Amino acid sequence: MAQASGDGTEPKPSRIQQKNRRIILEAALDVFSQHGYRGATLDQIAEQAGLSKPNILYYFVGKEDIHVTLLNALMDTWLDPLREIDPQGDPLEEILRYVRRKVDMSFQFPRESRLFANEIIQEAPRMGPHLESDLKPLVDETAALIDRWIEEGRVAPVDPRHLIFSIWATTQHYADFEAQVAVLMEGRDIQSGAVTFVDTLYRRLLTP
Amino acid sequence: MAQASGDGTEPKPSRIQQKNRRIILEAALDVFSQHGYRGATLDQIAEQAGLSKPNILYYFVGKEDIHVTLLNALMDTWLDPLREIDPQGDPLEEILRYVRRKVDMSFQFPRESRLFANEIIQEAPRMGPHLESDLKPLVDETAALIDRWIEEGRVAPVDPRHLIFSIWATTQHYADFEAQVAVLMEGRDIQSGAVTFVDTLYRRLLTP
DNA sequence: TTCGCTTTTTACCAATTGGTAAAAGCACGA
DNA sequence: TCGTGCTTTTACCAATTGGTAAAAAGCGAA
Repeated sequence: MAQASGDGTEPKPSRIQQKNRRIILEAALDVFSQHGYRGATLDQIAEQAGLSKPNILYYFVGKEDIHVTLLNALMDTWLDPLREIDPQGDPLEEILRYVRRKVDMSFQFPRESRLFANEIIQEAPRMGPHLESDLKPLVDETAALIDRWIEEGRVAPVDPRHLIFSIWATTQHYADFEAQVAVLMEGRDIQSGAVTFVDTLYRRLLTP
Repeated sequence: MAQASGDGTEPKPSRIQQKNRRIILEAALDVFSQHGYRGATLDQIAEQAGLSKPNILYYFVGKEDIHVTLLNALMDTWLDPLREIDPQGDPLEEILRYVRRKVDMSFQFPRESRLFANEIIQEAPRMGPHLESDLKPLVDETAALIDRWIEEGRVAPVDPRHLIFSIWATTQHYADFEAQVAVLMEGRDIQSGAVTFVDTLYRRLLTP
């Protein structure tokens, strides 16, 4: 691996390093999202990446390192839509825009959704700190904003935290439970129906 | 194991067999629901059950046998609330009662919910047939019923299948993502808020 | 008490798993 | 061209995994 510099600054990774780390993370996302942490093996990741197992351990310290790297990198992307709710905007439009972005992400990044789902179902052993430090403040803030909107009579009264849970649940369901949804929707166009449905759902819930 | 009788009828299992199979399934539910199929080990199940590993394999053919037995036994329980929707009843009340039962089940049987969630996230490799043969007909039937109610103007128009998905998603979220919900709701009473929220959600959505 | 069956334990295996040591290959500036 | 450091491969491990064989221990009816 690139030589340690001893002063805390990582030396710029070479082009090969950048490329191979990307390839490995991409393969690992496939495997972890499908089997969960314990169900995934380095051999599977190696095969998916087209590299040898020791070669993978040349770029990452170990299995856990790969998983944590993925989780960290995805956390931000995953929370971005929540950050972009504009306190100055029209409440109903802002929330519906958030819902819309979340449902779009479910169809565009199902593996990422499943990676988180696997981790959280299994009690989030490698993500607990993240939830506390990144997610919780953001949710608290958003809940407070929604409460203000409710007080101002611009949104129908609901518990804002349960509202957020339900938005996550309904939208990510299409990614996490895709196998089930596919069976039950055989043939039908899933995505456009989903977009329409969640829009209706939250419009009717929140219109004052 | 109990002797084979050769005529297809299983000889009545002894009291010890009944008890130990129950103990093993209970332990396996704990372990499988927390780690998923591949992440669970027979050693963990054995320890949780307070039996030796070979002893467990005396009662079940193998790891997969335990898992399948659990899945089969739970499928019915899980689908019961859907079966109990009364086509003769008041549409809104029937659906809200279903929602209520589902959210109650999430808090009462979180392990069962997670067992299914794990299985389906991982592409339902051991449950595909069940989805087709048990779940799909039931969902088709219920969707048709809701469509009739909509045509009669007794329920506001929505896609019935997406409605069902959203009910599953919002209610099971409290079991499957408990680790996350707990962090974000620290201190607050989760269950009563959840019951109130989902009732409001579907009442506003479906009131004509 | 003894016999015959059920149940449990002990002692193993072969395959898989995450991980390592060290040699070999490679690229590229001096 | 040669050396030096980055990258990859080969050849291994020790631990864990699902599973088995067979002996030992229980136990209930005669």
